Amino acid sequence: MPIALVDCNNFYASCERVFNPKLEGKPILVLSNNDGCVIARSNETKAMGIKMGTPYFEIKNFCKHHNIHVYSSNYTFYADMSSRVMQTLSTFATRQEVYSIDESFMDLSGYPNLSEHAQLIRKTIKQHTGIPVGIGIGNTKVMAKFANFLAKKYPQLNGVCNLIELGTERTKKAMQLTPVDELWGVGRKLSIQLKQMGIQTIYDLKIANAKILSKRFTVNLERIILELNDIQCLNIETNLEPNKQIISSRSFGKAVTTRDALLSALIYHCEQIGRKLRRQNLYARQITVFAHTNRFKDDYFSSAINVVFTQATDSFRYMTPTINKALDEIYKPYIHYKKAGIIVSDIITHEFQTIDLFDNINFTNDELLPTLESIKKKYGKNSIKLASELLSDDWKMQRNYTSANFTTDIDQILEVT
DNA sequence: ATCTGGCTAGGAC
DNA sequence: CTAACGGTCCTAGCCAGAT
Repeated sequence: MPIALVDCNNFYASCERVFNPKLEGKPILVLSNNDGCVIARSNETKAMGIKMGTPYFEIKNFCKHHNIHVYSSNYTFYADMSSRVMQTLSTFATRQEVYSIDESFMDLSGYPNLSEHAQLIRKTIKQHTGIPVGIGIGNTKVMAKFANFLAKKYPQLNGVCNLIELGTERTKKAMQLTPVDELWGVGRKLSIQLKQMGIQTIYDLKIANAKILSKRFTVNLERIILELNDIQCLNIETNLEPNKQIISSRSFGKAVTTRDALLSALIYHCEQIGRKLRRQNLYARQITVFAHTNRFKDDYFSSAINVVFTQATDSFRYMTPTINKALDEIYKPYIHYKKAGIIVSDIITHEFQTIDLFDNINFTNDELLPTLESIKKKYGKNSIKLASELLSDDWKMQRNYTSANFTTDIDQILEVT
């Protein structure tokens, strides 16, 4: 089965460029939340040697000096651009797996000329959304990923690498030239160990003994080896399973010491979690509340409390008292907290909800929630909040270089123009 | 002998 | 002036305890 992997080039940086043509040909850089580190770079920025994940403070001066255009991340905007790309993409294959915000696997069974088809996809996505994409084609997901890597690496391929058409000899050559760590599923730790065993390139891994490596490492590695040999182990997953865990957490703009600051941050995260649960019609039975100090310092300190609810819920009304109590246990004055958050797990879908025999409150049907949603819809996201969220805003993140929500907020576009 | 839950490491983007 | 380093999600594998 021919599989394509379509990947947006430098996605966040490209998004910024679409609505700001002055950035054409200029170096762009997008920062993580809190303006912490580099998470996207345009080609020009990559060429200047700036690495993915670099803490921004280390290169701030360099950026100023070299006129790099720096942006805080704007997920509202990127998510909307992503859905436009995925929407257009969906018309080009029988089946599509949206793998991440900027990638899709596509089942290209039945299309006669794959390379031509891929070029048409690139052209259409660019036309509809302004986003450039690269496409890799292979007989398995791992091979499609590898092909996509080659499509990016060799500009003469014009954005499309079709390994099915390339032939065994040239594919072998490409594998011999590519280090294992470039492979999907082989990260830092694993590649070090593989190299110690003499497996340096993707080709070395392809011809390695899958069974032995499976014993020594994991089945996942065995699957990768099989897929490199065109034996399909990983399917295209079209119907997405509900989340098993939902996290909302954030580093603070600066260290925080008061209970109020922690509480208001946690209440904010509680609301986020509630929204995410409701959007997917899910209910959670467990909640973990955590807070910790700066993890890059020697006196790193972290605490967490896990609570099991008697009934699964999606309502902040049942979660907030628990959070408050958990915070009583966690909180210590004079500690410099740098991050806090909430994790919910043990998640069930609507049809599996059970009502506690001895509890007469129905946790899964809080009628206040839809009312609040409609107020927010009518009067704006910030029109109504829990008071405890407003106890303090010391914890708000740094976000100094944000672009406008070009595609979702008309007022912001008017400001720009 | 087998199943279960809890926990950690490692990986992806 | 100095210090400054993301957020979410998943699975495999291991261990301990229960069946």
